[in-house]
Amino acid sequence: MSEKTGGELPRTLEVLWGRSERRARGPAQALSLDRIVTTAIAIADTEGLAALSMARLAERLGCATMSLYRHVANKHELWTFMLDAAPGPAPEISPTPADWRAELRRWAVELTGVYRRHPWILQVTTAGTPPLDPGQLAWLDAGLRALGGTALRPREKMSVLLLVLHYVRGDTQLSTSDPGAAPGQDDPAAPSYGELLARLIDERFPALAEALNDGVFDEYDTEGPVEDPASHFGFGLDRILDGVEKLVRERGPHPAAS
Amino acid sequence: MSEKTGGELPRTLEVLWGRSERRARGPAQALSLDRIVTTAIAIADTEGLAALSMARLAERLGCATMSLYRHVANKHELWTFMLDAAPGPAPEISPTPADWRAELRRWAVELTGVYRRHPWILQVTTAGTPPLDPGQLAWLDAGLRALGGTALRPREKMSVLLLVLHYVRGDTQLSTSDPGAAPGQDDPAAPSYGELLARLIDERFPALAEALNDGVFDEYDTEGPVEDPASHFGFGLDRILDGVEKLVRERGPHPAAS
DNA sequence: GGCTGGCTGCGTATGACATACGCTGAGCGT
DNA sequence: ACGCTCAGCGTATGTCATACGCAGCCAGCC
Repeated sequence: MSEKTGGELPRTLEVLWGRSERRARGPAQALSLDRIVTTAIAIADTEGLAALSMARLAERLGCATMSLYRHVANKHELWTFMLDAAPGPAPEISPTPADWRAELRRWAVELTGVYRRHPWILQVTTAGTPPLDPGQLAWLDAGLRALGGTALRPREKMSVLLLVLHYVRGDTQLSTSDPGAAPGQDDPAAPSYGELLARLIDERFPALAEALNDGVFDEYDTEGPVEDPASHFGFGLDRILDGVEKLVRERGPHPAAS
Repeated sequence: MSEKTGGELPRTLEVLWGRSERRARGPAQALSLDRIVTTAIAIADTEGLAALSMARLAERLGCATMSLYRHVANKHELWTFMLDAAPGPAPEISPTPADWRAELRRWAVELTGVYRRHPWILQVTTAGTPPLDPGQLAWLDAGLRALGGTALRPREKMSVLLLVLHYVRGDTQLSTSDPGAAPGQDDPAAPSYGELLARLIDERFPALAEALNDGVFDEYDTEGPVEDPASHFGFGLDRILDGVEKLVRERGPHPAAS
């Protein structure tokens, strides 16, 4: 055994964690994994995940389609590399912050920014697996550190963090989805989601009608700032943090006593 | 104008809301939309969404591929119909329940069942739009009704409901994803997610390591009952409900005074 | 009772896509 | 100078959604 590896580690993970050594035998490579992944992310960001085909990517890179497969085993692996690179560096959070609530909130808001910049992450992750790459794990670790000053059990911290994560993902997914694309039309004069809903709801759905009259979906047309606590996103996040705060208070004040 | 329709309603919605009249001119149809959608759901349930191709669906139905397109405009529309039919009837919730917390919890648990029975819903919805079909809207309405006895504003009720919805979706997605599929191998002896993570995490991610040692991911191997409040799912759900309860209490006791 | 027109089912064709396979030539180590 | 290894790539294959147009059926009407 070489290091701490007990069994055979998949090649994808070897590359992700920087344990792949460069073979110095063949010709210098005109293509690099970095360039491929960066360009793929750029395409997905600007034109959507559906526009990211291997042929399209190769065209952008000025190489032949099959050249990509020297650096990437298949499209799924390309997605894995993209998921590792796209989030960028995780926010810096001290191991035991004084105000866990403010830190966790900041983490959530910054993560929202990641998902807004790269909406395709939500599509790719859905079909996939829990993260095993350093890029995403760094974000998880940062989020856990926000709760470092509390007396929660580690597994409870993780549950709380996943709760926040799911909320951020769900809300971003809803607010970045295209409400008018349902029938498949790209008509700019297409009726908004709220208008369509208002026309369809009848007496069968009284609670929905009430919510609609209160202007629930008006906000999604105007793109308000996420940090605003009065916004839809901020409202839900504060409910979560309230619930967590109750538990943290119950668990006792000082974890530093351990 | 015929009814309450102000503009042109997309054909998909006309069909979904039962406003399409049967043209009685041609031959009797051997295929029906119901049969198509039901079979499509069955394939997606048992073999995954990726296995659901138009050709595969037609084969199951004993018809030619192109025959499907007489009943469904395209695959996206088929997905829309599937999303409408799959959830089934929403739980019955009285308009002003005495115990909103119990009702909302029940709603969440039953919705979890829907997603566990039809995991493909999470993949289909990701790429799509907010729901406009009666099937999904009935569930939303039922969830809103659970909060009918509180003094929250309608838009606040919706925010709370979406918060619960996002949590249910996120948690189900994580627990139904295949942890070992990351490298692309179907090896039954593949290391579990926790094992892989333990081998990869080094001193860079101390908080994650701590959580791992607390056995965070052990539960995902054993498929525990969802209703258990001690489970990961129940824990997060109770945090949410705690936070909502705080707000409900602040808002005053009696909404019936209005 | 025969006609007609719209509608259902379907055969064929097209173009996008991921990717297996094998060739070519470059450069490093010997 | 030689050979091994590896990067780039041309071609081929199989899958997929779906456009297009034909053929038969059947309700309504003359």
